[in-house]
Amino acid sequence: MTRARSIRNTDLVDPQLLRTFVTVARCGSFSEAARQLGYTQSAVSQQIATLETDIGAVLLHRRPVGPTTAGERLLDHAAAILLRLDAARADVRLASGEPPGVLQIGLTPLASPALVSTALAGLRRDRPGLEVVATVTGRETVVTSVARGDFGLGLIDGVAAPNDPLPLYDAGHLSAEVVAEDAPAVVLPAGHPLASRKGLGLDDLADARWIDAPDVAAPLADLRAAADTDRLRASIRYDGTDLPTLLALVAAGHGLAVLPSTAVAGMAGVTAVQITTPRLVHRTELLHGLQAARAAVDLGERLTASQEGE
Amino acid sequence: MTRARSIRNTDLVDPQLLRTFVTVARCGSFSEAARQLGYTQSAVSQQIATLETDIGAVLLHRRPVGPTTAGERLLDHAAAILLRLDAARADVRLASGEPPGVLQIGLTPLASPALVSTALAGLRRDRPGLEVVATVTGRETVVTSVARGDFGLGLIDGVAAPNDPLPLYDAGHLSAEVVAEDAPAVVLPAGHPLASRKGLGLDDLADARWIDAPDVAAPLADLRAAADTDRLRASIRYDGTDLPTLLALVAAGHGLAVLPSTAVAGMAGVTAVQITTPRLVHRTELLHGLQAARAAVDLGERLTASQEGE
DNA sequence: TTATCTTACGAGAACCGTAATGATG
DNA sequence: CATCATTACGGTTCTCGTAAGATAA
Repeated sequence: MTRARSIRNTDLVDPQLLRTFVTVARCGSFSEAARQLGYTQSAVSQQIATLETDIGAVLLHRRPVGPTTAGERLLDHAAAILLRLDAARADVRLASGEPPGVLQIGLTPLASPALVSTALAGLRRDRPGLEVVATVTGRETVVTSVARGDFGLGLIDGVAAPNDPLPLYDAGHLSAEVVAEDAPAVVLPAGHPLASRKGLGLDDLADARWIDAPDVAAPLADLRAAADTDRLRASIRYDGTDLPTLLALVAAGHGLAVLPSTAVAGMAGVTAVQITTPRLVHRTELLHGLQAARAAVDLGERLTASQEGE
Repeated sequence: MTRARSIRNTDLVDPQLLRTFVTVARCGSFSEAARQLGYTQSAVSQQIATLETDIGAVLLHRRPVGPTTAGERLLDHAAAILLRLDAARADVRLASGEPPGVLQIGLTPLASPALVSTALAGLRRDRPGLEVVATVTGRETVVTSVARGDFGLGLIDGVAAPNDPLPLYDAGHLSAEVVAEDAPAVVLPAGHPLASRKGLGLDDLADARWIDAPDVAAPLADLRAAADTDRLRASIRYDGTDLPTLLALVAAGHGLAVLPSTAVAGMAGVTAVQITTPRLVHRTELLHGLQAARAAVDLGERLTASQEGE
């Protein structure tokens, strides 16, 4: 006799299968997923079959390949689980080995640059041995990378109602801390009829054309959530992280964007008008994963301290 | 050739191993864990060894058996991962099959009983087919069970600062909604010197003897967190969920407890005095796991509606 | 010595690749 | 008929149980 119990494999879902499931769903194709994962089409097919019988539901409809309702549900969980599986490994390595000589920081483009550079300079002076590498990307990338442990620290910015936190794409297990807040403003082309106003309500602009630039400006999704409306429609989308490019697009009349007012001061071709209703704030938050706190809290204190000094 | 890549097993941690790791850490013994899991001691030993080499760190020190620093870190993640793995399965089943004929609700003993029973009665009338099973337990059990999908809905209560949420033992992925708030009060024996006061500050009571009854009254840990102090020491601990028993303990002079003032009104042998500083609220929150929302939102709306009608 | 963890080894199951089969547009 | 998913089959690898060995109380 080799097995004491009947079946034991039927109670814990295999993350390997979860990963190929996620990949297939993302690709919309078994063959493509196989290519990306280094498997055979056959292997992927078998894995999905195994997963479906294990869970007891059809997760993908084939031809075209896409998640079923049940599959959609699983995708949410699967992404979080895979993320945390990575986080666990990273966290243990950090707790186990010696503290790393390099601190990776992920930043969104508008995460209070002055504040950050001040804090970094201070950190550099106090701990010359520590190499600090800062990388600028989109918010989602920063969040998941911090959650996964690829970045020891993250600084993200966004627009929200005064007491609401920034949405974190529910990566779980990471804590956020407010380091700076300022007023968000609508950026208009210099000659725009509303450019002379002192303040604007989002309602005034519901029918305007917007540029959705989630990686540089306030994502429209944030605005919709904060303003509790769904009227704001994007005319074009800009996926880069370059502020001058975005401002050029606004100046050229392709649409409006929301940015922290401090970031637009003195830029040519555009005018920033503060948003009066609804009451919103542009906020910069410091993110840390768990054990990273050891090196991180250090910078966290520095940031909040320097903020008070401003 | 059978394998396309060198090694592939080295990047995703096996949850099976995680579970035995958690069990061993909890038991403090390989043999006991083996018994609980239905394995051999040998198998457990091999699994831990595999996990340790996979992650690349010693997770347990032996004789006596206990988690190392790295192991402590892993335990946090492992618990959350295992929970969510269960949640994923439950959520998919729910989304896949027909809506269940029975709604399991988990309650903490002081979760606004009147409110709940009103809402339940309404639910019962409108959907006679739905069987509602309510179970009273401690807060942690409710939270994890809702997270795991064992309960479709949870109602927990606790004490916190007015704008802080109740601590959720970070189970992740579950959303909370405030359904009721009232003022917390200190419960004193009827003849107590302070029983005639109109209001009390927690500072006045720092040196008093407290009963820590986390499953019936406000857990002392909540109070310490909310009051930002660490002076409140427990003289005895009561792990039951029975309110009369707790009140009897208070009446007998074994210590004080904090309860919502409404719950103590008219009870013999004890007096409740409202807490004036720091400003605290006793709050009841409705928890739901993800897809459970389908049946749950229903009750959620009903609860908030009936609250406004009160 | 005794309770407990570790190592050695072998049987059975699991997994993936090759290849053939089936379905769909 | 071409593309893509499924099924069949076989070899390698993995996993766990039995049993013997090591180690601390």
